[in-house]
Amino acid sequence: MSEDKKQISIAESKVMEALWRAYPLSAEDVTTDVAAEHNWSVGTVKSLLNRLLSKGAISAEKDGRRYLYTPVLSHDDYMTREGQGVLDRLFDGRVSAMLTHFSRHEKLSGDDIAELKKLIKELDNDE
Amino acid sequence: MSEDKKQISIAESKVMEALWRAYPLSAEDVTTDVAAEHNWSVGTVKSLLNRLLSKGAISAEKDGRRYLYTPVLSHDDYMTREGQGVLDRLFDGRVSAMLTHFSRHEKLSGDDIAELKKLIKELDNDE
DNA sequence: TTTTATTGATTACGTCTGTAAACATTATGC
DNA sequence: GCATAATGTTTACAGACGTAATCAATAAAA
Repeated sequence: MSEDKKQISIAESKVMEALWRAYPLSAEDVTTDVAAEHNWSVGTVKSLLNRLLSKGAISAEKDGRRYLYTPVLSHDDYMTREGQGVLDRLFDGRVSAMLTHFSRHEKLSGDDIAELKKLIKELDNDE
Repeated sequence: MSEDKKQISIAESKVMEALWRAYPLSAEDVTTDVAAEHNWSVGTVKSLLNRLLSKGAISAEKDGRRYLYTPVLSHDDYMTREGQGVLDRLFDGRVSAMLTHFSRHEKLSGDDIAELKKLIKELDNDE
């Protein structure tokens, strides 16, 4: 991914997800993969792939007469970027502020809390 | 806010922030408020206000010949919606998954962790 | 009363996005 | 060899978005 870090749109991210699941993939493979959630034509998928290529988020390698596409932007980097984006925008960049917000609005389930406790314990053990 | 819950764009959310800080405000007040971060013309702000009106995110009350604008969409609701949106999209809807991701990528500061511990303790006390 | 300033309403325009068709090229099947 | 299918490339279009100018109406100033 180049330094300019162009934004990936929602539809484009769905194509990225297909590639993150298993790569490299052809345009047809991607179309089939996302069909579970999006009834897109191959034309649509090709458009999205070409936009992602322009943005440097994926690379393409010729395979016979078709291309096989590979993610350049990693799933982890994308999650970090998007997650940090909303934290910066809405929660002073702090995940704890987001957690506080959700806990005050009863958005945390018992499972969530149990997992959080476990995670905090792990973080403690790491120190 | 009506049931359809139209999306608020980034620029529109900046206008919302001005209104959340202190309402009701006129178009000129908003322009002045956001000037710290955005050197927008009054025209731009009016456009954004009218879009927000169309989306039902704000309401307007006549004050002489101008309007004073008031948020309908609350800051808390917006934060919940946006936060949950990215959680749903990227983290299976779980804040703990997001936290796990950030902790694995060394994105949690010592302060973050201390706050999280405090929060978990508070959650424990709530039960 | 006329002119100017203020304010809302409307229009404008380039870029991005979602979706996909149209076109061009090449490989495959008959 | 010709027709068809596969695949890439390009074009298309409506709506959203960022930004702001233009137009219309009204109040205030001269």
